[in-house]
Amino acid sequence: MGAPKQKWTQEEEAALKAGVIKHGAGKWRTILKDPEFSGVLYLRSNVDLKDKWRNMSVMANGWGSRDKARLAVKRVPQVPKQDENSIALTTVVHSDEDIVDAKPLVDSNDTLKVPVPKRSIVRLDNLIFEAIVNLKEPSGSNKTTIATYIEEQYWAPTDFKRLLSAKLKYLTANGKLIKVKRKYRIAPSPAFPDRRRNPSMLLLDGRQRVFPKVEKDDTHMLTKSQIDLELEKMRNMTPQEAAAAAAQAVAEAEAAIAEAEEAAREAEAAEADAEVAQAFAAAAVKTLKGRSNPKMMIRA
DNA sequence: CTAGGGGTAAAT
DNA sequence: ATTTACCCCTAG
Repeated sequence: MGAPKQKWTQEEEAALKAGVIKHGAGKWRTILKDPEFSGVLYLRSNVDLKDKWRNMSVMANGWGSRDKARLAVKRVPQVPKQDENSIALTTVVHSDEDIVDAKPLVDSNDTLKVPVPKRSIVRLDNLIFEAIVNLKEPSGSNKTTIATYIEEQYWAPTDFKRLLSAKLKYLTANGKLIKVKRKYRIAPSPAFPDRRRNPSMLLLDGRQRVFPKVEKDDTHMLTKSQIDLELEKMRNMTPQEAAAAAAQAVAEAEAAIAEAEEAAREAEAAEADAEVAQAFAAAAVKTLKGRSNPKMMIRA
């Protein structure tokens, strides 16, 4: 009757995931209040978040529509509650029939030892937006500034700038960013015009999202959720295991990036893959740093 | 408030 | 038919 149905946008999903990584699953209200995400999730309620997370989890896990097919085999045998969950995760990006209970679980994490990354983020897109937002430059920020910001806040691969350039170009072409004389600024709200309960906000623009071709992400979505799963696994790994996984991720990211470079001209698919891999690697490294920062053995 | 079990109905 | 955004209700 009243609510037509508001599909979750990528931004919202990203914010939710980031929120879960930052505050933990279950802290819906906290995530909602976090200024970091409130901007994107202000139309959602804590219950919405919970339900959405449930849907996402169910999907990510397996394919049993939505049964209770979740208590399946959570194989992470031996060693009950010791720190050593020897998950045999050797390769990072692939694996289909995967374990990992869908429920991202309540991280029995940090709390005591390490504060843990205060914000490991996931996607270059988000990093870019975050940089622009936090830099708060009235007329936008230029590539160098953005790059510097990201490099300071996170870890960046050697060819980061190249990727960044491609990404900026791509986002600009898609109307997500507006470029004005070498400076980039975030395009006017890519979504949400009005909805049922709209707090105090003047509606100054509808969703003028009129890109010719919307998202090209189809195949990459899968990879994307895999990142989340892997990330969740990593949270429960020992520093050694995580380090190995992270190194692996870094290596893969570099490989993917190299590919992207080759086809850099108009690469789209390769670039996307590189982005995904890079994103995971970045998050991985971030996670590690939050821990005890064992010396990484990243091969240059 | 959160976890979950259920359910409805709109999109696809 | 499935998916999936939302709702409702109950027990902690």
